[in-house]
Amino acid sequence: MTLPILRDFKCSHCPIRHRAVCSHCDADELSALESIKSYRSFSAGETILWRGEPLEYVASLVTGVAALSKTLEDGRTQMVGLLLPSDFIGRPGRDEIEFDVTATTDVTLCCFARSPFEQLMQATPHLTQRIMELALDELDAARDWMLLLGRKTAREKIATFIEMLVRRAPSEAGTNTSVIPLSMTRDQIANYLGLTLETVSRHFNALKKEGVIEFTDRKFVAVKNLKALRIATGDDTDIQVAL
Amino acid sequence: MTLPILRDFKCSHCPIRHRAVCSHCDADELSALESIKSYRSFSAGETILWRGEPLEYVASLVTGVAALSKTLEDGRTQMVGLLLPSDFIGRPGRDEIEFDVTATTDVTLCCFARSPFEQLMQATPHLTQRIMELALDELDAARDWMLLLGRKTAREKIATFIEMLVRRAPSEAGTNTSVIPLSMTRDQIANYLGLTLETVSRHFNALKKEGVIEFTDRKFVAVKNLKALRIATGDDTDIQVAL
DNA sequence: GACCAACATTGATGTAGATCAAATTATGAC
DNA sequence: GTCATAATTTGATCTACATCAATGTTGGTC
Repeated sequence: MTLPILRDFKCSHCPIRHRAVCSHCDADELSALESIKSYRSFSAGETILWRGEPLEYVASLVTGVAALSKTLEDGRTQMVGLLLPSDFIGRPGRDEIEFDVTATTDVTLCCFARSPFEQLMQATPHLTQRIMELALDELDAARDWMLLLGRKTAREKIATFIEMLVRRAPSEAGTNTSVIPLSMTRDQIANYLGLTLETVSRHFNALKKEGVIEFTDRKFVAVKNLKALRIATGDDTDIQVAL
Repeated sequence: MTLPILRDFKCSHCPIRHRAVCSHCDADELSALESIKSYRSFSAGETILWRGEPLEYVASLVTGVAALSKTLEDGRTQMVGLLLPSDFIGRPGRDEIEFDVTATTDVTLCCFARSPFEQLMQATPHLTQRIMELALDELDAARDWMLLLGRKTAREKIATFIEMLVRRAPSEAGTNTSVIPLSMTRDQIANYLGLTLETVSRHFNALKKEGVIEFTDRKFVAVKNLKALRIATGDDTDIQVAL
């Protein structure tokens, strides 16, 4: 009954395995996807989708980083999601989305036209189930972030952010020290964490002074002490292990 | 392709229509649900599900209010969801959940044993699609709440909370003034909004002084000026109308 | 209706992080 | 390389909300 979390559809030309696709689907079903796909590129800063805009595609992020964000009347904004390679964009069955999607770095998408994709979903229930699983994953992530936004201190937010990058970044297992691209400005990080860019800068440097992290460039963090970083997140240790 | 948001499965004995159920399913499929259901009751304050506990049921909330919440190592907690009648509890395809579910008031659940429910999902793709839609709805709600937690002032949080109650409470349409049960203590509201109970109390009374709301009892709000309340939420007016 | 235990209000004070304001350091175009 | 612009750091100050501390209210029980 329980589908494992799979990343095992490797379509031709894409260097990633699309998370949306179900391993239970047979070859014919998967090749149906090949025939409806196309690629689109966006450069850093470009808006991929505006809130309320009609959705013509669902897509998989192939390279780069993109952000989902929401804005208040007076311009305050909050990032509500971060898309890394293999993440799925789009809402089958919805005509529009409730947030903006922006390219944080240069981005390539592998797009599937919505209506054939939805027809394929009708025909292959496993695919629908897979998308449901992805939505539930995202929901769990969103709820973790609600805890962060509502209750964590600035220091805990920063530590959690870096710990998340370590966890999600494609990296060689076993290494205690990892160098990770931030791919975001201090301002964008602040938007993600519900802080200001000054506070982000101050706490980055505090963690650096303590020897927990190090900056090679301003764009890359090296985690020197993963255990200290995890303690600084404020999360239950059990969760840390589980993740 | 797009299924409308439906609330139209009325199973016998339940005074609500279960949101999980799809209107495209035929009578046989729906009666299969009848045969696997059972009822469970919880009194206010009881924990319905602990984080990490194995999930034996999926359920629909029939009466009362329940809360989803997450806790940090040192005890700080954040509510990450509020369940009102007709809301769905459970994660088909998951063995456990990442948060606690607690009865805020006395609660009745209509439970469906997980494994037959999941078998039914396999057999009736529409049901899977419906659950996916619910997950996407919850995801949208979670993201709205992320904006609230990350960027709104205490006043805006309180106004948004009351506005949400107005929107979600079953009420006669057209009335400009509505009396709504809070069903939560100041402390629980504070947990939902990422505030302290004192701040909740102060801003409730500020809005009261301004004539925007009124308290009959401490447990019921009457909205006297819905327009002023909506302005106080800080949201884009477009969204307000759309909701 | 008197008592008790939750719950809520109100006030005084403290503080984390926002805001304002330079100074410093990258980055990229020519 | 040099300049211009954007991003970042650092410092000084301010403020919304938290925290601490009473006091007041409500509702249930006997």
